[in-house]
Amino acid sequence: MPELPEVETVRRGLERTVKGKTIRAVQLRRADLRVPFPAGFAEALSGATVEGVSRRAKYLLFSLDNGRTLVAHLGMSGRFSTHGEMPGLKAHDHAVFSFEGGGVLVFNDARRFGLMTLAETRKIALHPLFKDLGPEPLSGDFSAAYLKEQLARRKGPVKPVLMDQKLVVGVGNIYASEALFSVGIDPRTPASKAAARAGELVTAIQGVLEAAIASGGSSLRDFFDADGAAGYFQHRFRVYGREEEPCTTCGAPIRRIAQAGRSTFYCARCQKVPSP
DNA sequence: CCTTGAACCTGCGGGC
DNA sequence: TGCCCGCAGGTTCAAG
Repeated sequence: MPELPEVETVRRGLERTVKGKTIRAVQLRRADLRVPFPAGFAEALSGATVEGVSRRAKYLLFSLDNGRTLVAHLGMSGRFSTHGEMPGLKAHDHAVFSFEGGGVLVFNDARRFGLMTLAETRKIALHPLFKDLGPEPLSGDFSAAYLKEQLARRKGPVKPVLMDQKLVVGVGNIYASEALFSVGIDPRTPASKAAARAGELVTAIQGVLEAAIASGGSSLRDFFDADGAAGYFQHRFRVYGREEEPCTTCGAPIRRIAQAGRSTFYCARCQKVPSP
Protein backbone atom coordinates (compact mmCIF):
# COMPACT_ATOMS: atom_id res chain seq x y z
CA MET A 1 0.00 0.00 0.00
CA PRO A 2 2.26 2.72 1.11
CA GLU A 3 4.98 5.04 -0.01
CA LEU A 4 6.15 7.97 2.04
CA PRO A 5 2.98 10.10 1.71
CA GLU A 6 0.72 7.26 2.80
CA VAL A 7 2.95 6.31 5.74
CA GLU A 8 3.14 9.95 6.78
CA THR A 9 -0.66 10.21 6.61
CA VAL A 10 -0.99 7.14 8.82
CA ARG A 11 1.61 8.56 11.19
CA ARG A 12 -0.34 11.77 11.66
CA GLY A 13 -3.51 9.88 12.45
CA LEU A 14 -1.75 7.59 14.90
CA GLU A 15 -0.02 10.47 16.60
CA ARG A 16 -3.42 11.95 17.31
CA THR A 17 -5.08 8.75 18.44
CA VAL A 18 -2.44 6.89 20.47
CA LYS A 19 0.06 9.47 21.69
CA GLY A 20 0.06 9.56 25.47
CA LYS A 21 -1.89 6.33 25.76
CA THR A 22 -0.73 3.37 27.80
CA ILE A 23 -0.86 -0.09 26.31
CA ARG A 24 -2.81 -2.49 28.46
CA ALA A 25 -2.44 -5.65 26.41
CA VAL A 26 -1.26 -6.90 23.03
CA GLN A 27 -2.84 -9.84 21.31
CA LEU A 28 -0.94 -11.52 18.49
CA ARG A 29 -3.09 -13.72 16.30
CA ARG A 30 -0.16 -15.36 14.51
CA ALA A 31 3.55 -15.71 15.17
CA ASP A 32 4.93 -13.75 12.22
CA LEU A 33 4.38 -11.27 9.46
CA ARG A 34 7.27 -10.91 6.99
CA VAL A 35 9.49 -11.74 9.97
CA PRO A 36 8.56 -13.26 13.32
CA PHE A 37 7.32 -11.01 16.08
CA PRO A 38 10.28 -10.87 18.48
CA ALA A 39 10.26 -12.94 21.66
CA GLY A 40 8.60 -11.07 24.51
CA PHE A 41 6.91 -8.62 22.16
CA ALA A 42 3.57 -8.40 23.94
CA GLU A 43 5.17 -8.41 27.38
CA ALA A 44 7.56 -5.58 26.50
CA LEU A 45 4.70 -3.42 25.27
CA SER A 46 2.21 -4.05 28.05
CA GLY A 47 2.28 -1.16 30.50
CA ALA A 48 4.31 1.08 28.20
CA THR A 49 3.11 4.54 27.26
CA VAL A 50 3.38 5.84 23.69
CA GLU A 51 5.34 9.09 23.82
CA GLY A 52 5.00 9.86 20.13
CA VAL A 53 4.78 8.41 16.63
CA SER A 54 7.45 9.33 14.11
CA ARG A 55 8.52 8.04 10.72
CA ARG A 56 11.80 6.99 9.15
CA ALA A 57 11.56 6.07 5.47
CA LYS A 58 8.43 3.92 5.23
CA TYR A 59 8.68 2.73 8.83
CA LEU A 60 6.43 3.94 11.64
CA LEU A 61 8.17 4.40 14.98
CA PHE A 62 6.14 4.37 18.18
CA SER A 63 8.48 5.65 20.86
CA LEU A 64 7.70 4.22 24.27
CA ASP A 65 8.49 5.39 27.77
CA ASN A 66 10.50 2.23 28.49
CA GLY A 67 13.40 3.11 26.21
CA ARG A 68 12.19 1.03 23.35
CA THR A 69 10.52 1.75 20.04
CA LEU A 70 7.83 -0.27 18.35
CA VAL A 71 8.83 -0.41 14.68
CA ALA A 72 6.10 -1.10 12.12
CA HIS A 73 6.20 -1.40 8.33
CA LEU A 74 3.01 -1.64 6.30
CA GLY A 75 4.50 -3.62 3.42
CA MET A 76 2.08 -3.61 0.50
CA SER A 77 -1.21 -4.20 2.28
CA GLY A 78 -0.74 -3.29 5.95
CA ARG A 79 -3.36 -1.08 7.60
CA PHE A 80 -3.93 0.31 11.06
CA SER A 81 -7.43 0.99 12.31
CA THR A 82 -8.51 2.54 15.59
CA HIS A 83 -11.64 1.66 17.52
CA GLY A 84 -13.37 2.89 20.66
CA GLU A 85 -13.78 -0.63 21.94
CA MET A 86 -12.82 -4.13 20.86
CA PRO A 87 -14.17 -4.64 17.34
CA GLY A 88 -15.18 -7.95 15.83
CA LEU A 89 -11.88 -9.21 14.40
CA LYS A 90 -11.69 -10.04 10.71
CA ALA A 91 -9.42 -12.08 8.49
CA HIS A 92 -5.80 -10.85 8.56
CA ASP A 93 -6.21 -8.85 11.76
CA HIS A 94 -2.81 -9.96 13.08
CA ALA A 95 -2.05 -7.69 16.07
CA VAL A 96 -4.46 -6.01 18.46
CA PHE A 97 -3.33 -3.33 20.91
CA SER A 98 -5.68 -2.42 23.77
CA PHE A 99 -5.13 0.81 25.65
CA GLU A 100 -5.87 1.84 29.22
CA GLY A 101 -9.11 3.79 29.41
CA GLY A 102 -10.46 2.20 26.21
CA GLY A 103 -9.36 2.40 22.63
CA VAL A 104 -8.09 -0.42 20.42
CA LEU A 105 -5.55 -0.35 17.60
CA VAL A 106 -5.70 -3.19 15.05
CA PHE A 107 -3.05 -4.07 12.49
CA ASN A 108 -4.40 -5.87 9.43
CA ASP A 109 -2.15 -7.12 6.62
CA ALA A 110 -3.51 -9.58 4.06
CA ARG A 111 -0.22 -10.17 2.25
CA ARG A 112 1.96 -10.05 5.36
CA PHE A 113 4.77 -8.13 3.67
CA GLY A 114 4.66 -5.81 6.68
CA LEU A 115 6.61 -6.27 9.88
CA MET A 116 6.62 -5.32 13.53
CA THR A 117 9.57 -5.43 15.83
CA LEU A 118 11.14 -3.70 18.82
CA ALA A 119 14.31 -1.63 18.89
CA GLU A 120 16.32 0.20 21.50
CA THR A 121 15.30 3.81 20.94
CA ARG A 122 18.75 5.17 21.73
CA LYS A 123 20.49 2.96 19.14
CA ILE A 124 17.82 2.91 16.50
CA ALA A 125 19.96 4.46 13.77
CA LEU A 126 22.32 1.48 14.04
CA HIS A 127 19.52 -1.07 13.82
CA PRO A 128 19.87 -3.38 10.81
CA LEU A 129 16.59 -2.08 9.35
CA PHE A 130 17.84 1.51 9.40
CA LYS A 131 21.60 1.57 9.13
CA ASP A 132 21.80 1.49 5.33
CA LEU A 133 18.89 3.81 4.55
CA GLY A 134 19.47 6.93 2.46
CA PRO A 135 18.40 10.45 3.37
CA GLU A 136 14.83 11.57 3.89
CA PRO A 137 13.65 13.15 0.63
CA LEU A 138 12.02 16.09 2.41
CA SER A 139 15.14 16.93 4.39
CA GLY A 140 18.07 19.13 3.49
CA ASP A 141 20.26 16.03 3.23
CA PHE A 142 18.56 15.23 -0.06
CA SER A 143 20.32 17.93 -2.03
CA ALA A 144 21.02 18.44 -5.70
CA ALA A 145 24.72 17.83 -5.10
CA TYR A 146 24.01 14.58 -3.26
CA LEU A 147 21.62 13.24 -5.89
CA LYS A 148 23.95 14.23 -8.71
CA GLU A 149 26.82 12.31 -7.16
CA GLN A 150 24.64 9.26 -6.52
CA LEU A 151 23.14 9.18 -10.01
CA ALA A 152 26.53 9.67 -11.64
CA ARG A 153 27.79 6.33 -10.40
CA ARG A 154 24.75 4.32 -11.40
CA LYS A 155 24.39 2.87 -14.83
CA GLY A 156 20.91 1.35 -14.68
CA PRO A 157 17.68 3.10 -15.68
CA VAL A 158 16.89 6.08 -13.49
CA LYS A 159 13.42 5.04 -12.37
CA PRO A 160 14.35 1.92 -10.40
CA VAL A 161 17.39 3.81 -9.08
CA LEU A 162 15.10 6.42 -7.54
CA MET A 163 13.26 3.62 -5.76
CA ASP A 164 16.47 2.35 -4.14
CA GLN A 165 16.04 3.09 -0.43
CA LYS A 166 19.82 3.28 -0.03
CA LEU A 167 19.86 6.29 -2.35
CA VAL A 168 16.80 8.08 -0.99
CA VAL A 169 13.99 6.69 1.15
CA GLY A 170 10.25 6.88 0.76
CA VAL A 171 10.00 6.97 -3.03
CA GLY A 172 8.14 3.94 -4.37
CA ASN A 173 6.61 2.81 -7.61
CA ILE A 174 3.94 5.50 -7.89
CA TYR A 175 5.91 8.57 -6.99
CA ALA A 176 9.02 7.57 -8.97
CA SER A 177 6.90 7.51 -12.14
CA GLU A 178 5.10 10.72 -11.21
CA ALA A 179 8.29 12.62 -10.39
CA LEU A 180 9.92 11.60 -13.68
CA PHE A 181 6.87 12.78 -15.60
CA SER A 182 7.00 16.03 -13.69
CA VAL A 183 10.56 16.74 -14.89
CA GLY A 184 10.07 15.27 -18.36
CA ILE A 185 12.74 12.58 -18.05
CA ASP A 186 12.29 9.20 -19.74
CA PRO A 187 12.30 6.52 -17.01
CA ARG A 188 14.65 4.39 -19.13
CA THR A 189 17.35 7.06 -19.05
CA PRO A 190 20.61 5.72 -17.61
CA ALA A 191 20.91 7.24 -14.13
CA SER A 192 24.31 8.72 -14.98
CA LYS A 193 22.75 10.63 -17.86
CA ALA A 194 20.02 12.00 -15.59
CA ALA A 195 22.63 13.31 -13.15
CA ALA A 196 22.77 16.63 -14.97
CA ARG A 197 19.11 17.16 -14.06
CA ALA A 198 19.59 16.28 -10.38
CA GLY A 199 18.48 19.66 -9.10
CA GLU A 200 15.19 19.54 -10.98
CA LEU A 201 14.68 15.94 -9.89
CA VAL A 202 15.09 16.83 -6.23
CA THR A 203 12.50 19.59 -6.64
CA ALA A 204 10.12 17.30 -8.52
CA ILE A 205 10.38 14.46 -6.00
CA GLN A 206 9.82 16.81 -3.10
CA GLY A 207 6.94 18.52 -4.90
CA VAL A 208 5.05 15.34 -5.67
CA LEU A 209 5.58 13.90 -2.19
CA GLU A 210 4.45 17.10 -0.52
CA ALA A 211 1.40 17.40 -2.75
CA ALA A 212 0.48 13.80 -1.99
CA ILE A 213 0.86 14.32 1.76
CA ALA A 214 -1.36 17.38 1.50
CA SER A 215 -4.01 15.17 -0.16
CA GLY A 216 -3.84 12.51 2.53
CA GLY A 217 -1.90 10.10 0.32
CA SER A 218 -3.23 7.92 -2.48
CA SER A 219 -5.94 5.30 -2.07
CA LEU A 220 -5.86 2.57 -4.69
CA ARG A 221 -7.38 -0.79 -3.86
CA ASP A 222 -7.39 0.12 -0.23
CA PHE A 223 -5.44 2.46 2.00
CA PHE A 224 -7.19 4.26 4.72
CA ASP A 225 -5.65 6.33 7.43
CA ALA A 226 -6.07 5.36 11.06
CA ASP A 227 -9.45 7.11 11.11
CA GLY A 228 -10.73 5.18 8.11
CA ALA A 229 -10.49 8.09 5.67
CA ALA A 230 -9.26 7.56 2.13
CA GLY A 231 -6.58 9.74 0.53
CA TYR A 232 -7.37 11.38 -2.77
CA PHE A 233 -4.05 12.03 -4.47
CA GLN A 234 -4.81 9.15 -6.88
CA HIS A 235 -7.11 11.53 -8.71
CA ARG A 236 -4.08 13.64 -9.51
CA PHE A 237 -1.89 10.91 -10.99
CA ARG A 238 -0.52 12.08 -14.33
CA VAL A 239 0.87 8.72 -15.46
CA TYR A 240 0.60 6.01 -12.78
CA GLY A 241 -2.09 3.48 -13.64
CA ARG A 242 -3.10 5.45 -16.75
CA GLU A 243 -1.88 3.11 -19.49
CA GLU A 244 -3.47 3.99 -22.85
CA GLU A 245 -5.16 7.06 -21.40
CA PRO A 246 -4.20 10.40 -22.91
CA CYS A 247 -1.34 12.38 -21.45
CA THR A 248 -2.78 15.34 -19.56
CA THR A 249 -0.18 17.56 -21.22
CA CYS A 250 0.04 16.41 -24.84
CA GLY A 251 -2.71 13.82 -25.36
CA ALA A 252 -0.38 11.00 -26.40
CA PRO A 253 -1.30 7.63 -24.85
CA ILE A 254 0.49 6.84 -21.61
CA ARG A 255 2.70 3.78 -21.89
CA ARG A 256 3.42 1.03 -19.42
CA ILE A 257 6.68 -0.89 -19.36
CA ALA A 258 8.33 -3.22 -16.85
CA GLN A 259 11.50 -2.17 -15.07
CA ALA A 260 13.16 -4.34 -12.42
CA GLY A 261 9.95 -6.31 -12.19
CA ARG A 262 7.69 -3.30 -11.56
CA SER A 263 5.35 -1.38 -13.84
CA THR A 264 6.54 2.02 -14.99
CA PHE A 265 4.19 4.54 -16.59
CA TYR A 266 5.33 7.43 -18.75
CA CYS A 267 4.51 9.67 -21.68
CA ALA A 268 6.75 8.88 -24.62
CA ARG A 269 6.22 12.33 -26.06
CA CYS A 270 6.72 14.49 -22.95
CA GLN A 271 9.50 12.47 -21.32
CA LYS A 272 12.90 12.48 -23.01
CA VAL A 273 16.37 11.14 -22.48
CA PRO A 274 18.36 14.28 -21.59
CA SER A 275 20.94 15.04 -24.26
CA PRO A 276 24.48 15.36 -22.91
C1' DC B 1 29.88 -2.33 -5.79
C1' DC B 2 25.61 -2.45 -9.07
C1' DT B 3 21.70 -4.73 -11.27
C1' DT B 4 18.28 -7.99 -12.13
C1' DG B 5 15.09 -11.61 -11.05
C1' DA B 6 12.84 -14.40 -7.91
C1' DA B 7 10.76 -15.00 -3.61
C1' DC B 8 7.69 -13.87 0.15
C1' DC B 9 1.60 -13.94 0.41
C1' DT B 10 -3.23 -12.95 -0.52
C1' DG B 11 -6.90 -10.96 -3.25
C1' DC B 12 -9.05 -9.14 -7.23
C1' DG B 13 -10.38 -8.40 -11.94
C1' DG B 14 -10.31 -9.91 -16.72
C1' DG B 15 -10.55 -13.39 -20.24
C1' DC B 16 -12.07 -17.77 -21.68
C1' DT C 1 -20.15 -20.02 -12.82
C1' DG C 2 -15.35 -21.45 -12.39
C1' DC C 3 -10.54 -21.45 -13.36
C1' DC C 4 -6.24 -19.53 -14.73
C1' DC C 5 -3.44 -15.62 -15.42
C1' DG C 6 -1.56 -11.29 -14.44
C1' DC C 7 -1.37 -7.68 -11.49
C1' DA C 8 -0.84 -5.05 -6.91
C1' DG C 9 1.80 0.90 -3.20
C1' DG C 10 7.78 -3.31 -0.59
C1' DT C 11 11.88 -5.57 0.84
C1' DT C 12 15.42 -9.00 0.68
C1' DC C 13 18.37 -12.54 -1.07
C1' DA C 14 21.00 -14.89 -4.55
C1' DA C 15 23.44 -14.71 -8.62
C1' DG C 16 25.56 -12.55 -12.59
